[in-house]
Amino acid sequence: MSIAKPFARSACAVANSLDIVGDKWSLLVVRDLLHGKSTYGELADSPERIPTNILAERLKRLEAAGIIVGTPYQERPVRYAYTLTPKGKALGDVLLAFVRWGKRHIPGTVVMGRGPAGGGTAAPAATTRRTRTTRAK
Amino acid sequence: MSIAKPFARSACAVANSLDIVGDKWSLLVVRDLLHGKSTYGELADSPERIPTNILAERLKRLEAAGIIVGTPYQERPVRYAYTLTPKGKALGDVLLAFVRWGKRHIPGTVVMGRGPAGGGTAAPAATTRRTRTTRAK
DNA sequence: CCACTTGCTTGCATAATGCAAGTGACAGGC
DNA sequence: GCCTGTCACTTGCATTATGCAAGCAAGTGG
Repeated sequence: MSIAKPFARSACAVANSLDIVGDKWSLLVVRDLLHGKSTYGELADSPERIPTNILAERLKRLEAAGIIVGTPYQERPVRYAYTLTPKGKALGDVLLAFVRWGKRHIPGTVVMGRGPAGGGTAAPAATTRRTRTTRAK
Repeated sequence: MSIAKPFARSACAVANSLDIVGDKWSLLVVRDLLHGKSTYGELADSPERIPTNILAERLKRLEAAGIIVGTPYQERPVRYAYTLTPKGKALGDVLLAFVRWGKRHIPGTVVMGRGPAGGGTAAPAATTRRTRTTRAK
């Protein structure tokens, strides 16, 4: 029973991590989810303006990788609230490392919100969001 | 005093870090340089088998970003030994975060060589220098 | 009913990536 | 000196990913 070769490139933990989140958008989605966002619209409304087709594809990919789960919060037109699994929340440490490196070595960069910036993975909580508030933006 | 330099996407430290090393290969090159590799051939000989054109382009990009420097170690056909700047060495923390996440959440992954200090993960120190006799077809 | 919003899909144009082959400089064999 | 081989890259495309702009279904409010 020779084990198959499930690794695309090598058994290196870094290489396999990069095969999952090694692109320009995935970690930004994780960042936003850590900050308490959950719906497609909230994620699409980030300052980086992720293209909607890429957002949809990344959500599928991240869900297939076990990093997020989509829970329907509404039936008739089925809508999903995306939340991080423990595996996804653990990426907060990677985000934190990027934040520290970026802040130190890329002048002008800041931390958006106060998610993984404090020195530990802050729990977003605050699920008080309603489906769609009538309040304008 | 005018517009210094607008960020590609936002001022977020994570987004700007990803604009520099947010691909599948850059951090693997940094990993290998941290492990003591320095020449083009050593970097190309990694188990992930980075395509040579991508390696050449990443080296240029990383040098332009101030993450590595190429020092000529030979004149006649000028050859460069690539080493990490402090900015590049600081990416070791990001690598370490990826290693910890990958080892915990991607079954079967291991640490290649003695990774960025701090993990305390002993590993097969297979310092394979001169593996060019590899008759891998 | 109609305008408008949300949450995605679809169509292409434009990069980025990956494989293979090619190039220049040198080293060694004959 | 010529041929072969190696190292360090380049160059040519084929494949894939990314990005912009629409489009489209379901639902809400007027």
